[in-house]
Amino acid sequence: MARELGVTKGSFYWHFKNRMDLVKQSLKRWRDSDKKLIEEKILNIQHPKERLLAWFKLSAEPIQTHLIYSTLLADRSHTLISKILKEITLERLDYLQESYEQMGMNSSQARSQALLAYSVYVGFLHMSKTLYGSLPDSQQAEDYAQFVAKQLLS
Amino acid sequence: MARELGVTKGSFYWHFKNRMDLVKQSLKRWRDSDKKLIEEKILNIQHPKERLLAWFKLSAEPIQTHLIYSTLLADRSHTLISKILKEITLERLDYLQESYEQMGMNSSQARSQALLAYSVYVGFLHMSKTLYGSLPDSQQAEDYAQFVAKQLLS
DNA sequence: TTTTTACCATACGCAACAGTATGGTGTTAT
DNA sequence: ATAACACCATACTGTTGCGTATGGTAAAAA
Repeated sequence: MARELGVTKGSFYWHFKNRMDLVKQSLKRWRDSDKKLIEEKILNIQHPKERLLAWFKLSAEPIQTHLIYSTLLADRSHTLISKILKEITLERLDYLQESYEQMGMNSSQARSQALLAYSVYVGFLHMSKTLYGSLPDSQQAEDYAQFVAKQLLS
Repeated sequence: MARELGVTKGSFYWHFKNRMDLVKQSLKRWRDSDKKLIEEKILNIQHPKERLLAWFKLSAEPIQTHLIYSTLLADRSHTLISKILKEITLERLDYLQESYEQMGMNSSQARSQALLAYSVYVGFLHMSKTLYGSLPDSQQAEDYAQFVAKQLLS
């Protein structure tokens, strides 16, 4: 790792107790700056609807904190896996889009709708793992699906 | 790895050429069975709206293919990281929920709405990485945010 | 000016791991 | 019966990675 970063081990171990120490410090650094960003840009917006809108916008901005977060979420550094994931994702986006088009949407709107729908899917999968035990169980899953469908099928 | 699986290396290397060979075979196996599932349960539904509804439902079912997929997506096996991710996620769900409540929703509906919104966020981050280059760039990000907002702010 | 401090480089030890070599055992084919 | 085959176990090798020990250099402090 030191080699990859272009430093020597002597230098590295002077600055950090060990590998885990680096991880911890980095995580803390990221958490703090992210928290600050949210507080400044989101939480002090009074009107809730506008606050949510700001949050949506911030979510889509390509800023560092999101990159770090997604790197943490998906640490699949492996070439083969990421290649396959890309294929599959595109494949599925396609048939989702097609479905939306068949419902009467135009091509680009259907694409966005598909992207949204698939994001919900991926995000939900993720949170199922992240929040293991704190999410709706299989009985409530049906309800959640209904809820999502109502939102995304207009 | 062999030790963890309760087999010996001799046995392992008789069945698989090497480590990568196991990965490839496993991925292929999963891909094929997943494709078959989609074809059987989704693609042969004629009415598009019902097809989408079925897809939403399937997405929320706790079946093996989703587990495997999400494991691939997020291979963050590390205890510390997963703990922090859980904290953060719950934290954010809380303030999202609060916002929705302030918009007049009742507690449980606001929770679902927050979950949905956050899923979109997580999913979108993920796909930004997965589909690197094939997603709306920063200029279109604004439009996408608008689109999402329209859907999720009813 | 000597000594302490901050920081970097090299060498070493050790454990884990991917992969190989080789030999064993039980079953099926000839 | 014996030869071939399918399958499993153990021992060994080469490499990589984390961490330590130790010595060096330049600047600041005494």
